[in-house]
Amino acid sequence: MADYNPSIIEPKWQKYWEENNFYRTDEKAQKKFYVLEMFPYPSGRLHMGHMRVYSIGDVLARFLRMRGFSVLHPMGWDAFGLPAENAAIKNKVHPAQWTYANIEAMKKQQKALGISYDWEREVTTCAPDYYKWTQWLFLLFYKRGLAYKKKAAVNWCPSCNTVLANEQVEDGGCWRCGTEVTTKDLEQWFLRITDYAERLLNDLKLLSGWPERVRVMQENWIGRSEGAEIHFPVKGLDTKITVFTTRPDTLFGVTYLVLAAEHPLVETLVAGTEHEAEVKAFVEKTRKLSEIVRTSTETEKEGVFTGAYCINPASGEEVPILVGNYVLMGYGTGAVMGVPAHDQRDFEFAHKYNLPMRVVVTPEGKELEAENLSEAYVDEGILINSGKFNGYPSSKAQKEITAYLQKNGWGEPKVTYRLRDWLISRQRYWGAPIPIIYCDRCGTVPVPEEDLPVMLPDDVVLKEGGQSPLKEHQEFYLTSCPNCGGKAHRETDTMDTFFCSSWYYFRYTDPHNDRLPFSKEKADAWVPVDQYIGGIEHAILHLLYSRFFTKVLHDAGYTAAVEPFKRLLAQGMVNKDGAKMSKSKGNVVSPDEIIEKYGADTGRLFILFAAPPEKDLDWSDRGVEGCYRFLKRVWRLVDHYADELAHPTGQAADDADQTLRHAVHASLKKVTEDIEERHNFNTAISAIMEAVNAAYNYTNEKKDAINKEIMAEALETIVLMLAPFAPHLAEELWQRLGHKESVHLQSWPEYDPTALRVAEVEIAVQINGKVRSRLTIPTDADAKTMEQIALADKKIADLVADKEIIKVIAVPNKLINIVVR
RNA sequence: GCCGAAGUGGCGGAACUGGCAGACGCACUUGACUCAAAAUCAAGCGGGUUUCGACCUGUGUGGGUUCGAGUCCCACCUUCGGCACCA
Repeated sequence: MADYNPSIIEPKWQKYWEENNFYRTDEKAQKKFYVLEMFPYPSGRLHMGHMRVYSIGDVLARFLRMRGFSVLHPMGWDAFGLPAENAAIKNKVHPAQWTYANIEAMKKQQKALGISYDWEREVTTCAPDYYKWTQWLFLLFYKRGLAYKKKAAVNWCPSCNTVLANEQVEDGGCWRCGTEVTTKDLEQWFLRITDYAERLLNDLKLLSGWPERVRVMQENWIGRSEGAEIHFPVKGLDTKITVFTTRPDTLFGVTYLVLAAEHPLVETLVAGTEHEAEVKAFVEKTRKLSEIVRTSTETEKEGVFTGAYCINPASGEEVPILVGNYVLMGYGTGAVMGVPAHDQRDFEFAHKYNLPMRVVVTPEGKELEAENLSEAYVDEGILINSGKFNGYPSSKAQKEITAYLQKNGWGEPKVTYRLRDWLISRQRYWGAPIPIIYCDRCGTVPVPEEDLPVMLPDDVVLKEGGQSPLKEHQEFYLTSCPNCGGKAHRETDTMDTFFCSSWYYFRYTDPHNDRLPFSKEKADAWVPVDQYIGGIEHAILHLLYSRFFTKVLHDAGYTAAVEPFKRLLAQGMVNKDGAKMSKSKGNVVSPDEIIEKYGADTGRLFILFAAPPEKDLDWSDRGVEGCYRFLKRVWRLVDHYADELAHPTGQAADDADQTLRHAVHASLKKVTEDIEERHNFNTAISAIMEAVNAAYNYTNEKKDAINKEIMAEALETIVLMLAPFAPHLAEELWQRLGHKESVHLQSWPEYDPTALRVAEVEIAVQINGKVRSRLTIPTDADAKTMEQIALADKKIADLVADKEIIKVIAVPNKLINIVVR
């Protein structure tokens, strides 16, 4: 046969698999497994990160099929989004055209990689038959009171010309373009994800198949705090200020209150007073600060007195009310109680403005003087100066004070979250239109289900700067009210693309359903996804949103699942020369050039061999060469012996034969476990390499006198083990070994435990924990025997001759340690 | 500051439950084949000492537990990631 030439065999088998519908999902099977890689944004070309995630998913999918599972392994496109719109403006093509051309190009690349997708289930989020259901889901949220419109200070990216959700702001910049985010007051659509905060937090416990770091990140993001809300009546006004605190035990130490600049009461408090001008100026100044400056610990705490006082409900004391730049309207109640002795921020603030300080918690057995404190005492302790609560430890005081407040109507226990509601409106064109109509008479009216989809009009002119053309598209904008038939107009904002991608894994289970987004029966057969694979950058964003969607769909009775992804593999990045691949650094390697030069099988093998999947991987051209060499080595071996093996002779196995069988079955055991249990593909591949090395050693030893049965078994096992990793090469070699049926329709081989049994093992002999000798002894020798053999060894005998043996530890088949004095 | 992960040869990485550190691959060195090179095959390859039999040393640092520690415990250093004026 000819030399290994991937450019011929790879397209050949890809065509064969496609024509014979190899990877169509079998819905009737009993054993089901859903393998899913995060679907890509159709940016134009695949990069190495894509190649990595698809390679991981494909190994699992192919392996599990061989293990007898019916595997759902679909692919689709996260196809709405800003880059299409920007590219369209730049190149004067329609976003749809740009997007669909990219999808075609990337699909071609995925096929060239030999990934085993069921293409009949492909979904594209920008297609009307998909976004119809995205809109339907919005209406479901709306009906359940989970979608609402409100005016709020929101994150605005001046470069993308649109608002962003909190999750989409990284280090004060836009997650997409990095531009510094500013604040705008806008009326926007939100999803009430905060209603699900507690469940999103608690159910992380169910996700034992997720990496801990992702769970911890979500936990931090949700940011649960337990404490109390306390109401402070305002002196001279019939109103009160509510604060949130996690330390109700420090209530008697409150010497002032601080309001956020945006707090609705600020204006009322200062109206018509001598403080009005100063406070208003301060509020103006504070609101102008960017979010980054405002929330930075570096920014100096500033405040201004409002002239108003309120009453500490516990002590009856009057305390001044200030406005401060470090209090955030978006967290808690937008007002905090100032306890300078026990909170570091309050401590600094009180020092700056000469506010009084009172110690109310002391460390056990110690006294604290307010005047002598160099920093706040923030730990828990024993209460003093706290009326009837004196002598209580903090934890007890927290409960008792809260109960006391509650009894008197002055406060109540409260749990607060850092998580904010999800802002889903986007002021751009290339997204799913929000299915809402505004009627002059009826107000906000949801589009009736039968009118879906609200089609995104094609005939638009996109403008430089990115303002949405929908407002000016009369045919789209002007409509009639579904209620009263009167004059009305459509919502012109589109949905955050994360909305579209929060439910796509359900659609794959029933992609052509035209009555519902998916049927419960089909979804329940597959969801939760058994193995989800994707980048860590979605640790919060996509993964949190999808969890939220699944819970809402569950509550509405559309799915039995409470969590969307049972197991999650967060794959590492692909770097080169220690840095992220980027055009500016000139260190980009594309999947195309690898396929062209070495073939897809080599590329897949390298990317799985170079590092465990969850770790970052450094691309190495030399390493790729090594994998290519290995595949050629396998090719030559099979090619050389294939014909000969056709006529077995039935000869008895000798020692060398046994050694080869042992190596092959040991390899098979390890490969099976590494793929199945640990997802350590790098060590699985190294185990296959060991089997190949053993086969070469065998042929060197036996020359032409090989045992044909043993060799045939070895080569077939090697080819079967390679099938998930290098599917084209394995297919070709499988045929070469005389098989008619595809290697990908074979069962995964079972290792033979008897082949792993050997008569003798080498053990280490230690004296006081140091290896002094290695001995070959019968397998499974008991401790007594091991000791006898070890002591009979001349070297060991000499070393222990004049010593006293205190103890002997024998680990069967491993080592023996003789402790001497 | 808080939370989390990780530090092993020249490099990527193995060592799964405490049991022979460095599997497998890359790079390098040597030998075979060749007129020669490449390819291929074979062998060597942590550091140090060596009378060539072996000995000492070694998994970020310092302690500890244990017959035995890369693995467990304590303290620290470094790197990376997340959160951070969140009351």
